[in-house]
Amino acid sequence: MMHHQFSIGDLAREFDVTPRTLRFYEEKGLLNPAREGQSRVYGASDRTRLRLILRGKRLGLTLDESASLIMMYDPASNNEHQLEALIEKIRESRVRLEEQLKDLQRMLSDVSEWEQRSMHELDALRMQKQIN
Amino acid sequence: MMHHQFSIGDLAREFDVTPRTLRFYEEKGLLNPAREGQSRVYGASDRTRLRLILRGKRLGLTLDESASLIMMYDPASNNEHQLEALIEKIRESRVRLEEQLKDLQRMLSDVSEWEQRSMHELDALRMQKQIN
DNA sequence: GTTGAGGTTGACGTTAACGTAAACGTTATT
DNA sequence: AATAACGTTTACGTTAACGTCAACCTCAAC
Repeated sequence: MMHHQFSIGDLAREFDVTPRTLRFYEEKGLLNPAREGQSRVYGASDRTRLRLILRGKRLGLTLDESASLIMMYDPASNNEHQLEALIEKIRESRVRLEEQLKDLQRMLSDVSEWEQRSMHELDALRMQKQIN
Repeated sequence: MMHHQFSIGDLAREFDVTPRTLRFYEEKGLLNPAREGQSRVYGASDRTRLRLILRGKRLGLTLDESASLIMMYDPASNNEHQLEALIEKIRESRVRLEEQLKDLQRMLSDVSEWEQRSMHELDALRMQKQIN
């Protein structure tokens, strides 16, 4: 049962952000750690949320976008209508992510192409040197 | 030979940005259209650059990051050493993009999992209704 | 008891990426 | 000649996502 509690500094070090960042995420409602006296105490779920947030950031999501993704991860939907709405939202996110996947693959193939071309140019340049 | 010239409004409409955005990109050195009198005249290469910039944005790159990617697309490297440096930079970009690809795939699989789970919950809820 | 390493709450500063508005010039249409 | 539709520069405003203080608490270590 140990190691499921983290101070703000612990989490900050682990994910390479500052404590300020974690407090800021809390202000925005993305995290809500418990309190032990004055101090914040983060649990496993906060840690998971944080990982999701930061992954979202690396993918170019805003914090608000990450927030709604997290709502999906954290169901709490009780009635049928809410659940249907949730599924619809999840689908929209999936569609967007798939679009982004295509963008990313295009960019990767472009970059690989540039790499190839540059390497060929380099070869040609070295050939020239051999000749002269 | 037609249609290789665009006004600022043309490009703005095509890519769904404002003229202000294009002027701003020019300030930052990401575009440099020709001039016809006072007015900017964009060519095919500007258009390609813009597409790269916006794709970069969707992937969460900053404009400066897009700028260096664009330098790679637009070689102009003459000597051997510069070319080697360019190739190295391209490789770094590729590595970063591959990291991002993994992030994206993880997130997509998470989201799909949430979708499945929610749909199962919905099924269960409807079963309940049948029984009652 | 004071020093240091952690934590806390304000509150103001900063950067990127534009938005917005003012004041103005061209060209074509009415 | 006046209005609209497009362009220009200059300059200040805005938002997100923190950074950076200041002023304070607290608890173990020296």
